[in-house]
Amino acid sequence: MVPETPEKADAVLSFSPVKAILRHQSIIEQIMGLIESGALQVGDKFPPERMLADRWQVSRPVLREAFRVLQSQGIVESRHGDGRYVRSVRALDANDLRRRHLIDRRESLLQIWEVRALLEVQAARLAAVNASEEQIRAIERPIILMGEMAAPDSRETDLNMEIHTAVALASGNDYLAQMILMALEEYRALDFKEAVPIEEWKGLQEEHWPIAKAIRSRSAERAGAVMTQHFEDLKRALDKWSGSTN
Amino acid sequence: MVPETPEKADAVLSFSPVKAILRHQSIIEQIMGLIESGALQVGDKFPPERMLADRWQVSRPVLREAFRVLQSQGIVESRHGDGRYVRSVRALDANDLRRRHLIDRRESLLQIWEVRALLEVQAARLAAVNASEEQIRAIERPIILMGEMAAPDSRETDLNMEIHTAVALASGNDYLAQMILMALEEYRALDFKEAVPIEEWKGLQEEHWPIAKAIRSRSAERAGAVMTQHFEDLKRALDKWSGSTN
DNA sequence: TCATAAAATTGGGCAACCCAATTATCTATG
DNA sequence: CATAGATAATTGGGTTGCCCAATTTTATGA
Repeated sequence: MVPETPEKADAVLSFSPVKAILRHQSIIEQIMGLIESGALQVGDKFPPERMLADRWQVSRPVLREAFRVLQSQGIVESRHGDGRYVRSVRALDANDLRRRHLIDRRESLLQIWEVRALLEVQAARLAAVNASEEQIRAIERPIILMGEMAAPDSRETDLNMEIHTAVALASGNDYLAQMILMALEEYRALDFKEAVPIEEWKGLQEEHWPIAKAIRSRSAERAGAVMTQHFEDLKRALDKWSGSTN
Repeated sequence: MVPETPEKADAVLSFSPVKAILRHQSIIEQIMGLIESGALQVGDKFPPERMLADRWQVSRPVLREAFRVLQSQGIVESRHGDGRYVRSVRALDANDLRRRHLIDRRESLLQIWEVRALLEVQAARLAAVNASEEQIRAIERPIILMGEMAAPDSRETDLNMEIHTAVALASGNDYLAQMILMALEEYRALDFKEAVPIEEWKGLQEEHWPIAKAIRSRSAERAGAVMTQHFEDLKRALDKWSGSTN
């Protein structure tokens, strides 16, 4: 049962990406843990970074990377010459969801699919009505790029995201768009592409053109219909996939 | 005109904190500028960090701090031994939404209404199929409490939230439920109740019973229909509201 | 007593170095 | 010649030691 080569193991078991946890990331989780547990309240001062670096056994640069991220999220504030303080306990909302998916990847994929289908079909309808010329081109651009790509590429995933994002943003409903961005982010985090066979993938990508065309022709009904079709085909592809549930 | 003390100057001019721009922050702005200007497209590879550090005259740690932040926002991806890539052109900042609400409260309310309607109608349908007996009771409980309340009470808002939350959780789709919780949270943050006249409010609350009944009777279709009705009536109430747009 | 100066503390930043993952190149073999 | 395997170059991840700059604390002296 021992595979002859690592590559073969990949193909057969399609095992999880593993990707080693980066130091700064685990520090971020440490700190968030302290905040969520209530050990750190709003306004509290952190110990000096040199002390934390020593206690957590990481270098100062790594610690600073972690604090920068937290700072950019508004959770921590740095005061030069003074110290670092807890500014807000409010977590990143979006990232909260992420952790739950680790249980059953396939189930998560289907759940997110359901939400995406709901939101994005509506976004397509709205985009047909509300999209500006520039927004329409933002939808078409990645579709063109995708078509120009000769061989399958890892960037295909990003382009696919880009298309759906552009449709969401063209809907004119900023809140809807943000929700879709969130769902897309989750979706990508699950490495969905692996769940779709290459043949299916190709066909799915070609379905993007009718969507763009329907939006350009300002037909809300058709835009909704083709987007619905797109998601149904995606569902079919996902259903075929009976890979490991993790 | 020279102030006697620095404090006085502060009080009178209340001048901005100035706070020198941090190196990593200006690097982030550089990169975002390149992306927004289109010089960097999705999928593009960044030059190696050593080269960028040299070109921009900053140390590697500073550059890495900048990339960490961008990474945490999903804008760039780092691949050990390979390089860094543009992953997405837009930031996903949950705090962005909240800021937007400050501009036009009425518009925000309508946008969130649209998303809620989509998600919650589906949740109602799913709940009719998937809800456990316990989950159904969790839906009915706050409805009963609401009916028993003699005078209008500040707790009404909480009970209303609880009802919708219970339906979301009974859907069986955890991700859908999480999204609904998020939308509800936003909704409440906008103090929506003020936007609904008292007479309308009373009628809206009474519509919760048919929803619960449809779910208990396991009729997905009816559950979806009454929830749709509920949201349409809510929309009507919101439309009547011509309060200040702020 | 209180303003002022010196010292200690703390975050911001730099340079040189090493490790680890990936990619590109070279080499030997069938 | 083609290609699998070894080797080198490239690139991000991470550490250490050092210095600077802003702030707070302590000490000093009129």
